[in-house]
Amino acid sequence: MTDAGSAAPLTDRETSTSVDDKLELRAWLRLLTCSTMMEQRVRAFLRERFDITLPRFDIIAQLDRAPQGMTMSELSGHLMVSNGNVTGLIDRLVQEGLVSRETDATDRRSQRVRLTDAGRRQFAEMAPAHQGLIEQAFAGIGKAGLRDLYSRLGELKVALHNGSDQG
Amino acid sequence: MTDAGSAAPLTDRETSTSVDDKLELRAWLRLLTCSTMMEQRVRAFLRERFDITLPRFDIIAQLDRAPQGMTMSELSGHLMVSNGNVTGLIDRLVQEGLVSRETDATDRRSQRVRLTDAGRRQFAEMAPAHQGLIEQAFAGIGKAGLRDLYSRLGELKVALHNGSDQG
DNA sequence: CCGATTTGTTTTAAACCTAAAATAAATCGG
DNA sequence: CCGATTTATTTTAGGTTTAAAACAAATCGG
Repeated sequence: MTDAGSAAPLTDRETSTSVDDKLELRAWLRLLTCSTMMEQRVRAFLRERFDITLPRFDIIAQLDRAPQGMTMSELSGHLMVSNGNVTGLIDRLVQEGLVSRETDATDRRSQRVRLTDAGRRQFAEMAPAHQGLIEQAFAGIGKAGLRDLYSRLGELKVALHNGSDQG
Repeated sequence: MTDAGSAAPLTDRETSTSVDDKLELRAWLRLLTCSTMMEQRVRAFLRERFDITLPRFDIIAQLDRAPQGMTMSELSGHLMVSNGNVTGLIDRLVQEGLVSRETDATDRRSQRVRLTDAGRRQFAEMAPAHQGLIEQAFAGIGKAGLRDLYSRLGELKVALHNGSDQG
């Protein structure tokens, strides 16, 4: 992989937009740039420090919040990925002994999935480091800016939910 | 794939955070949720209307802005994906006749890649529809909110660039 | 000029991801 | 009860993506 590091390359999708592009398009590309940059940071961090992939971490983080376990559909809904994707990820996590999987007693179509003790220990170790990384990443914008960004994103999220039936 | 549609499920990563989570973490998950929702919308739109994948569209959109062509590294830098990834995508686009590829005359390591006439026509057809989709998606937040979001994301982007050498 | 390093790209292996089809269990309407 | 539909998940096929290794051309320092 090429460096893309330290010296602030500033060569991203948004940078190659022109002033006559609509603000909506520029905002979307900027959002995508921020999201991608963050994701790459988190991904690299988890690989280097804990030798784990981001999708696996995401599953574990979700399960840690649900001691009673979650179904496959709940997981794919929360993570917003396809159900087939979750099947494969859980397969691997079960193999690694971090997750357990049992058929629901009352509905034999459902799988109830939860963290094993090893999985819970693993998350307990990673969570503070992960949280620290996120805090550090956002440290550059002030507290007020962060609060404002958070609330603007909240509005966008609502807008996206409302307009999902192609307004 | 399960529906996840119309009735605003509101089951995403951020929704399962608790109030005692740091604001930075909640902001990041909210950002990720918005980005993922947008991405899924664009992806579905491009597939249904033009039978093309999002990564292919991204490459074409970049190349359309560079009539003189781009190198593989420039492409991977702008799209923020690995260089190996671009190799595979360009392979397919060349096969489909949308992109041409020639070795740079002065530096035989470099590939200069550009849209064919067919590729340019294809983009001309897709671009307005794509732009319309984005505008529609952001229609829910007002003009002022959009401007504010745009500028906050700008601050975040700068912060992420500055802090990339793990501040 | 020539070895060492850097730069641009491709290859490889493994994982991830989606959309669509298939499977299987539960529910619903007579 | 039984066929039709819905719901939960897995399977399949194809594409995307990464990180690391390999390769090849260009540049750099004597």
